[in-house]
Amino acid sequence: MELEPRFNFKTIDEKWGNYWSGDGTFRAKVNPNKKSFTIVIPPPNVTGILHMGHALNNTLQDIIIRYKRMAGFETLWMPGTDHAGIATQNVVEKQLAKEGKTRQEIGREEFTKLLWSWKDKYGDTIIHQLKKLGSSCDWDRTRFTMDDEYSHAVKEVFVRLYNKGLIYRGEYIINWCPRCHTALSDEEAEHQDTDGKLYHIKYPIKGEKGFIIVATTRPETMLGDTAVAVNPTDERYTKLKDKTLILPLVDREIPIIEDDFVDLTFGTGAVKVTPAHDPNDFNMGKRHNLPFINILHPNGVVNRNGGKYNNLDRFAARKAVIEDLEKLGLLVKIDEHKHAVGHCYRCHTVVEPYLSKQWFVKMTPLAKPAVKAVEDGRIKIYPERWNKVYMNWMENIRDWCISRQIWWGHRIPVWYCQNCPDDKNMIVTLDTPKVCPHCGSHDLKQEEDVLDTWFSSWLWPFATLNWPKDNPDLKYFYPGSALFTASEIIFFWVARMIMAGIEFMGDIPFSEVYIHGTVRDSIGRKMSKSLGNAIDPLEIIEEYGADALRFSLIINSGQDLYISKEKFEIGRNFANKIWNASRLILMNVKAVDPKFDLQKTELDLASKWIVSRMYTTIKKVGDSIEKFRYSEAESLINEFFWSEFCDWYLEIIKDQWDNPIIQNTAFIILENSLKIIHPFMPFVTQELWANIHPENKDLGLQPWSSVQEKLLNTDTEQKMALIIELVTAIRNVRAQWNIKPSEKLNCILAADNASDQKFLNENRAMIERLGRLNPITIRDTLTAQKNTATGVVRTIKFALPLEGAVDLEAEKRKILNQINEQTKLVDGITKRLSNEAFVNKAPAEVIEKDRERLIEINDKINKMKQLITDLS
RNA sequence: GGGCGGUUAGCUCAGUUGGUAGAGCUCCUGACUUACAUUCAGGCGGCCGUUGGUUCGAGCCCAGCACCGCCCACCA
Repeated sequence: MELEPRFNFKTIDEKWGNYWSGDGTFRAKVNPNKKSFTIVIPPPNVTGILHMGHALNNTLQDIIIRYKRMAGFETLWMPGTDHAGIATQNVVEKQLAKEGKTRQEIGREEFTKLLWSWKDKYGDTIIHQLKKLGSSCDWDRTRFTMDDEYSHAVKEVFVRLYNKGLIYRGEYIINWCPRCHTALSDEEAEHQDTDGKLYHIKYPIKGEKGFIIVATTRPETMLGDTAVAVNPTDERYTKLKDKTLILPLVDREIPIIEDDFVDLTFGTGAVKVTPAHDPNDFNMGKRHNLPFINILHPNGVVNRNGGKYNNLDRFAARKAVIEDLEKLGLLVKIDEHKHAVGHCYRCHTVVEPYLSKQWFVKMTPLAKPAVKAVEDGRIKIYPERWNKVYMNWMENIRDWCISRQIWWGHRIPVWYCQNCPDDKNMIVTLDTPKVCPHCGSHDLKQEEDVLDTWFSSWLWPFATLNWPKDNPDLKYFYPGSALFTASEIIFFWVARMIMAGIEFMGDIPFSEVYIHGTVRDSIGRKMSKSLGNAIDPLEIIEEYGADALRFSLIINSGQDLYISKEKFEIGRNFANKIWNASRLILMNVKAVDPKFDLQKTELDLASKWIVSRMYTTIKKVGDSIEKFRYSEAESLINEFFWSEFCDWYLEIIKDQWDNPIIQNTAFIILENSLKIIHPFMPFVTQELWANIHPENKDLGLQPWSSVQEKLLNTDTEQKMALIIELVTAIRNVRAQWNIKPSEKLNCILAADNASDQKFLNENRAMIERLGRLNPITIRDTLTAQKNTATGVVRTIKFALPLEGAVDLEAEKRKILNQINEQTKLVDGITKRLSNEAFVNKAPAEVIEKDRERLIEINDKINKMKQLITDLS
């Protein structure tokens, strides 16, 4: 079939994208004859739209899954999406707001219906986009974290943990998002350093003229103060110990308490205590039996407890409080103060430490075995430095707040009997109970809260395989092999999956974790919609092709990636190169001999060389992929295919296409190249493969090339390197002398020994072709001739007749420069060799190498000096 | 306040047991050599952040410092 002169990625991306997503090529089946290799996709949010981070993450997974599939594993790449509670609810709420409605107005049931219909309509968007990338998932298995089976697993886990005493409910200070109206876990509150203010406020002493000055960053919380704390050792306050203070603005009498927590050196050493709005104050409140006064509505507006500030938003209240204090002369000063402020990870609103009744998971018992799994190497994290991050978090783990006051998510499987007393009314069960087991009442009410989305995500590696049902898939594909994710997700997801896997499956969920970099723009900023610096991967696929997107992302994926549009040209160009090299070969290979065997055929130097290079590359690429060194793998492929195969080998054989050995060799190199490139650039390679092998067209199901050790040949590689060096030197001279490619030059090559002469003779055709030379003359010495320039390449000398237009002076200057440089090298080596310490202590082979080099360079210098004489 | 990572060519980065500093892009020169101008050939360009130490020898190992960037942390 005739190929177009350019790789037309548009039609080909579409053709194979459809093929792969439609026919189940990558269906994973239990196969006792094969080892399994499983990756679970980090499920993107149903609200998600493919961004560069996804593109990178999924390309990395696809490369290894395709590689392993070809390497003979039964591979499962489990796809799916995450219901993303808060994020999705926010999206649908916004939509509702456009119609002027709120979710409260339409009610929970209606709103949930709306959420589902939204999910049904848009939830597949990102799945389609992942297919465009070429992701070879088992699409038939696509899961959603709110599928019935999955929900069952979530409930099962909740009940099990509850029965084990690892889930409890209680009133604590949690991170509250006043915009999303829900509790957040500690991980979901993102702390950002903020330039804030530190307000110093006078609290008058009851019945006296004196006062205590407290410092705070959130003055509005004083409305809920129930004490002022000082350190017991603080002499400044000893005599005030038993006094009472009058809380300004509220006129509440509050005690002065003593607590070790207070830092004498910070502020004034006196701390206002707001037990309902600060975690530390909460603890102090517990210790000292203080009242807990909640001053905020869930939406961050001051409630009735705030007296005259009732109905003011928290920030408006702050302003008002400060103004009023100022009027009263109670505001001492305002200092600039940098501190970390928590923000909601979904809507970036400043979170409020808020006292409320929530559900928690006790984490320490779960963390212990998870720490051990990494400690003893059952789970390896790449790059290794993330180990510490993981360990540090695990060892300081805090209980996990899992309840959310939203409607989109797994409803907590807890019912409250309306007849039983509050401390005995709880029913925790998988199935909706009809009657209260304690009193028989039918008046039961389900817990309103839903679970944190991550409380379902942490089950992903086994819940997607229909756990808790015992089934062959679960047995065969669990535990998984590798996990790919970004560093932000280590705590949210990776660590928790490890804990859940060990707890519920009794085994780690995966043995290798690869943490990849963040995609940034060309000046290092994170790509984000709000900054407007995001590059849309779909746009890149349109403009450069999916293969280009994948290739360019990976080649830059050593650490964080700095991406600009131009970078995708590299990938596009490489895809086009593959296309055209194939085109050349397919045009010239008339007959492929199925019995042709490289091992049994006598090959010319160049062919032996390229075959050896190919197997070396195959070996190295495999090693690199196994070690997650993807960009290295791509560089190896690029070097081999483009530089060695296209630029050298295909040029060398250009006039030998009528030789069947050459045809077959080139064809084999092409086939193997397509195979090793395929995991990286599946589309172009698949299309070409289907051209070559229409009867067996699925390249992704072909076996990975096996390395034929016998065909690895260092001697050949060295010899060819010599030819390359010689030809490069000749080209160099040509370029300097400004000789047109069409013009053939005469060339005299001199070698002072028989074996080198033989070597040159055997390969003269290649040298002549590559150097664009007339038939070369081979002599045993190079006689100095007028009008003859000589250069030196190792032991082989070459000479070219000068043409009239050559700038002799410039040529001489250049050679003199070279002599200069080489002389410096010689000086360096000579100095080292005359250093007694070096000669005595350095290994013999290092010294020997130096000596050889010295001779070699001196030889070169002499030849160049001769050349100067010749040029004169 | 702790921890981690980075600092190598103008830019982005390799440099895997310490033993001649590499690649891609950019730039310059030349070429439409019938697979590819999304190409080919050639070239310019580095006291490897800084100071000290270990060593015959340091981009690589050790210590300090300086910037840059992340992450974690309940000093109001």
